[in-house]
Amino acid sequence: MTASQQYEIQKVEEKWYQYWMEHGYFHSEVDERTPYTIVIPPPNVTGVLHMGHMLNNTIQDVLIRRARLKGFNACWVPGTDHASIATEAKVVAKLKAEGIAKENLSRDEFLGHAWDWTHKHGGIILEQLKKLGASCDWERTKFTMDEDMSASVIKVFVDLYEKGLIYRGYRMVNWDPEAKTTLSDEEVIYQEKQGSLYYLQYKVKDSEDTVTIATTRPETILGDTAICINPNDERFTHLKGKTVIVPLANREIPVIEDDYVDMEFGTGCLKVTPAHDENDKVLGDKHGLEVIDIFNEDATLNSYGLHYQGKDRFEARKEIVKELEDLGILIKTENHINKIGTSERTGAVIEPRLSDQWFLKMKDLAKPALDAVLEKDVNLVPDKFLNTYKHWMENVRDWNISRQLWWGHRIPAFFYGPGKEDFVVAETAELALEKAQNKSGNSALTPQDLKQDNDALDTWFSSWLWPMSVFNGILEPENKEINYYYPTNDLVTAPEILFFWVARMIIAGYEFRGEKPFTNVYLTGIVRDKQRRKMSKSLGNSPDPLGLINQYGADGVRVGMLLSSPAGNDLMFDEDLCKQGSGFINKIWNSFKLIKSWEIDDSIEQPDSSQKAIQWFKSRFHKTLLEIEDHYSKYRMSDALMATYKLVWDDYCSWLLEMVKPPFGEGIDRKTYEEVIAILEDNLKILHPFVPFISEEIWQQLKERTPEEALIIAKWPESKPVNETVIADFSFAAEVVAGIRNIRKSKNISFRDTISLQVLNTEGVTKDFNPVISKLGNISEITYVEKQVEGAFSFRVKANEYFIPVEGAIDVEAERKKLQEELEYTRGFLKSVEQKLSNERFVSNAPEQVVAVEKAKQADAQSKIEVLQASLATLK
RNA sequence: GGGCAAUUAGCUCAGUUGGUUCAGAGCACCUCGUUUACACCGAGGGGGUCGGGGGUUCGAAUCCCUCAUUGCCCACCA
Repeated sequence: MTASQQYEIQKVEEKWYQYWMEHGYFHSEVDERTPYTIVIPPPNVTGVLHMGHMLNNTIQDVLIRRARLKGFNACWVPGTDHASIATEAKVVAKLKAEGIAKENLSRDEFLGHAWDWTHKHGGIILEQLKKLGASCDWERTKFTMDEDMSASVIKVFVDLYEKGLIYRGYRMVNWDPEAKTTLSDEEVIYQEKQGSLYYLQYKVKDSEDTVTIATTRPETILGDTAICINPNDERFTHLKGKTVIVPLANREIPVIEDDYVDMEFGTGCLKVTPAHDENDKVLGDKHGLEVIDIFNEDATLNSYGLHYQGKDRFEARKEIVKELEDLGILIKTENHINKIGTSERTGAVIEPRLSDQWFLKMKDLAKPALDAVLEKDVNLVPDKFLNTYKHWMENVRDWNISRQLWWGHRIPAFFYGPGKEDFVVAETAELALEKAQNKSGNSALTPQDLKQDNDALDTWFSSWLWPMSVFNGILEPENKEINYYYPTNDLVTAPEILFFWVARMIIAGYEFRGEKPFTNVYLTGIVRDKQRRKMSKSLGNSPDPLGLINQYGADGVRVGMLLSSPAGNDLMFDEDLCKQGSGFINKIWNSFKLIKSWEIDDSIEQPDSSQKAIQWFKSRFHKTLLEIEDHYSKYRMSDALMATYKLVWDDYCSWLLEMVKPPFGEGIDRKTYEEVIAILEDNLKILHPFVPFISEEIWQQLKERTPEEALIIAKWPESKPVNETVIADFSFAAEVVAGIRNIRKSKNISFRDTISLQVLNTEGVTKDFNPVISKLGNISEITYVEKQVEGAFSFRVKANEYFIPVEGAIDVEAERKKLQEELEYTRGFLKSVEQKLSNERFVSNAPEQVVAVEKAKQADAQSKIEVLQASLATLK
C-alpha cells in the first residue's frame, strides 16, 4: 500500500478509461432494473469538440454516472449527425480546392466524395469525448445516415405523406443566386446596410391622378401586380377600386385594400410584388393576385425585364432608376437603412424566390407537443423557456423539409410525368413503380420512366426521430429495446435548438409512439469568454478543449466547466476555473496521501477527539448528502458540485482530518483509521460523477477490488438520519477554536506553545467537544471558572466567556477598548431587537416562532452585556 | 416594433411561500504562517445603503408601480 507521490493525470485517466471500457461498464442491455436513458445531441459527424460540447457532455456524464451509482440501468446513446448543409459545404469547398466543381459531378460521384470525407473525418469528435471521460455506450453508436436510420426517415416521410401532412408547395424560399440553391433561414445572415428609399409615381388609369409609392427595390416594379392601400386611410379613398399603370411595363394593375399597410411608412401606399417579397406573396395569395417572376436563377432579369433582360439585378436597378428619373417618375430619393439577408456561404444577397418545395403541416402535430410541456409531462429546465416555447408552438408555421442538396436523405418522391402532380411517394423504387402505374393508369411505365426527386431532406427531419430511431423504434415499434428505454429520461442541449430540434422531437414522439421522447430537458447556457463574447473560431477566443484536458486533466476541466454553469445561464468560461478544478484534484490527492502515510498501531485506543470528530462528520455528510440530492433533483449541477467541494475541502480535509490526525511520530488507532477509510469511500462515491478518474484511482488504491467492486458501479450512499445537535455542538466548538486562533494570532502566540483555557460557563454548553478544542487549539487543559479571570486574554462565543491566561502583563487599555467596542455593538443590537419587541403590531402579527426567536436574541444579548460589563470591571 | 428575462461584494452567482444569524457562496483581494498531505497550502480579515425612485406591510433583496441599463427570442415592415 504505497501511494505514488505524484498524481500522474494522463496515465491515470487513460488507465481507468480503458479499464471501464474493457469491463463493459458503459454498456447497457435490457434487464429487470429500471432504465435511465440519455440520447446524446448528435454532433456533426465531421465536427471537432468545442467548449459547448464540453459543457453539454460533462453534464450528461455526471447525470449518467450518478444514475449508474444509484442502481439504474444507465444507458447513454452516442452518435453523430450527417449535418447535410455543413458537411456538403465542406465537401464542395474541398473539391473546389482540388479544381473539381460540384456541377461537373453526378450525384453518385459527389456522394462518393462525401462518404470518403465522412469516413476520413467522421467520429473524431467521439474519440475526443472519450478523453473527457464520457461513459457512453459505444456499442450503440449511431449515425443519422446508417442504413436503418435512413430507412426510418423514409418510412416516416411516406407515412406523413399518406396521412396528408406532407405536401408540395410553391413557396417563397431564401434563394442564393450564386450557389443556385435555397438556404434555410438559419443560413441567412442579416446585415444592416445603407440603402435608398425611392418614391415612384404611378398613373391612375382614365384619370389625371397619380399615386406615389415608396420602394427600396425599384427594379421589381416590373413584377408589380397591385398597389395596396390601407382601407382606413382617408387620403386614398379616391383610389378605391381604381386601376393604375406600372411605369416602363405599362401594365394595368388593380388597387387593393389591406390593413397590413402601415399608413405611417413612406407614402402609406405600397406596391405589391408577390414573386419577390414574402409579405407581398401573402398579400397576393389573399387577394388572388398574379405572380410575375422577373428573375432568372442567377438573379439576372428575364423576359419580364424588357430591355434590361439579361442584366444583373443591381446593375438593372441603377439603370432603371436613371430611366425613371429621366421620365420624371422618380419623385425623390431618401436615405434608408434596411437589413439585407446575405448567404452565410457565398455572401450573395438573398433573393426571396418562389419555388416548389416540400412542406410538413405542423399545426395539428404541434398540439400534443404543446400540451405535454404545458402540463409538465415534459419539463423544461429552467422553465423560463416555457413562454417562448408556447409562443412558438402556437404560431408554428409549416416546415419546409426539402433542401437543394445531395448529402442527406433523398426525398422518396418519384416523378413519372411532366405534370406537377405526376409523382408518387414510396419507400422503394419498386413500390413507386407500382403506385405510378396505378396512379397514371399506364401499366407500361418502366423503372426508367421514374425520376426520383433530386432534393434531400432537412437534417432535422432525421434528428427529430433520434430518441426513437437509435432504438430502432420506427421500423420495429414493438421491439423490446424501444419499449424498455423509451421514453428516455433527460435531454441535455442548448436553448438555441429548442425549436429546431427539441420541440420537433416531442412532436415526433407523440405522433409516432404516442409518447414523449424524454421527461426533462436541461437547457445549458452558451459558453462565452470573460468579456461575454460568444466563443467562435473567427474570434479565436475559444480554447482548445483537448489542450485544456492535457493541461488540467479531464477531472479538472469537468470541475471547471461545472463550477459556474447554472442551467440556462450563459457560462463565462475562464481558464482559471480549470485551474481551480485541478487544484481540487490536487487537494483530494494530497488528503489521500496523508491517510496513506498513517500506520495502524493496535496498542492505541481511540482518542475521544477522534470519536467525536467522526460522529460529527457522519452527520455533516448526511446533511450535505440531502442538500446534494436536492440540487440534483433541480438540475442545479453547480450547486451540487459546490456542496460536494465544500464537504470534501472544508469539512473533510480542514476539519475531520486535522482532528483525527495522529501526533507526529505516532501511529493511529485501528478504529479511527477504519472509520476514516469508510468515510473516504463514501466521499469518493459522491465525487465520482464529477471527477470519475481520480475517484476511481483512489478507490482502487485503497484496497484490492474485483471488477465487480469498481467505483463506477458502486452503490451510492444511503441517506441516514442527521443528528442536528452534534452539528450545532461542533459548530460552537469550531467558533471557540477560531477564537483561540484569533488570540494566538493577534498576541503572537505560536501554535507550538501549549496554552490553557478557562471557561466562564454562563450557559449550559456541552463539554463533549472539549477534546476537539484541546487538540485543534493545542490546549493543555480546559477548566471552568466562576468569575472573570484577571490578567488573561478573553473572547466570547455567544454568552460564554473564554480566558487564556498569559505570563507577563497584558495590555489593559487594549483589552478595555476591545471590550468596549463589543459592548457598544451588543447594546445597539439589543436596542434594535427591543424596538421590534416593543412594537405591539409586530408581537401580535408575526408568527409565534419569529417572536420567540427575537426574544431569544434579546436574552442572549442581555447576558452577553452582563458578561462584558463584568469583564470590564475586572480590568480596573 | 412585439415578447421574455435580468440588475445583490472587484468577478461569477445563491437567496425557495416577505420574518431564525444587523445580506450568503466560490474566486479574487489584504494580513500572518516553511506546525510532520497539500504554498494548487493553512489560519485570519476587509468588502454590498441588494440598479434609481415611489408604494403596500409591524416587517421588503423578496410583493406592486415607475424609470434606467443590459441580455435573449420573435418579426423584421415596402
